[in-house]
Amino acid sequence: MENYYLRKRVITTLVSTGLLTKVFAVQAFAEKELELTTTQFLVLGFVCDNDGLYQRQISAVLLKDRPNITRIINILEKKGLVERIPDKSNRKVFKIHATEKGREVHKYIEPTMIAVREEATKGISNDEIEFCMSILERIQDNLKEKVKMQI
Amino acid sequence: MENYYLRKRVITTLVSTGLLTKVFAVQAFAEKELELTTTQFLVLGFVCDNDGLYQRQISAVLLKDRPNITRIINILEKKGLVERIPDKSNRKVFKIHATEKGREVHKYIEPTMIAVREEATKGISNDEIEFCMSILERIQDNLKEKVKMQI
DNA sequence: TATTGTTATACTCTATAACTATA
DNA sequence: TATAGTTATAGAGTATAACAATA
Repeated sequence: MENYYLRKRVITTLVSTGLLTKVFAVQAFAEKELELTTTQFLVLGFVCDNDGLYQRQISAVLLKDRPNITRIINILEKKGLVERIPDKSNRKVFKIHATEKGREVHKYIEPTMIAVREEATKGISNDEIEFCMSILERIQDNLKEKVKMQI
Repeated sequence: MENYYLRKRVITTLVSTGLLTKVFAVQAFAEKELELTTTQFLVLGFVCDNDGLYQRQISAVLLKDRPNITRIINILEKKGLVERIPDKSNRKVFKIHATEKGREVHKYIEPTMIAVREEATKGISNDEIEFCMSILERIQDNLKEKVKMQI
């Protein structure tokens, strides 16, 4: 049977823990004087791991709408971290490509993010993490199809 | 032994699930033409549940810094949903109080939030929810002391 | 006509510093 | 001097609508 208060608490806890983790990362970034916001780092990291994606794909996975992705890619491009490569087979779209500098900056920042993650999950076993993640993924599955944005 | 990739994935999943849940709530609010942002609703809800708190206390729990809480309370006050009550024993501070209208608006919006939470946790048992929440709380405990803001 | 990306606009949120008033 | 709250400012993110170009 469903438990109203439990579900209220878990969603509240989920949102606040996500926020807390983000704030903690922002402050770790500030301490190290890293020149990217966490959002920009998120996009850069995703592009580094998945070279040549269309903006639309980045948009869908990272849950930023099209104008937002345009803006963030502009910032990263201005900083010389990514490039828009025209797609030969479809002149309407671009493939987003991490530059050498982009990969270096990402590599330079990564240890800070690793420290953030280790701090956040300190004292929690792999099994516990894995179980928690599986529940979070089910929550994502429940919502993913239902969220509409300008993608 | 720690697993680097697992910890990367769980933090990514945590932040993105929190974001997704928030976006879903925002859209549910928009559909119903509710006149509050989710952040404003969060603050209003917290004030309704905990009448007479100082701004500083709201600030600490909701992880918004002082200027931010000032701004949000201003918005809620302008909408007639909360009041600043001067504290008799300390003329420097205010107790934040939900007005009758504030409680009504909160009550009116609550079913939408309940639907959001039910949708998000559909098909997940109470035990699973509880376990997941306990892990999230441990992550919070790991980070809470380390986050500094203008509070 | 539908899709991808851009532009414009307006608002909310965030972060920091500096200020006021009180303790 | 420290604390609670406010003000000012700048920038980042979000949401929507409308537009251009291409498929």
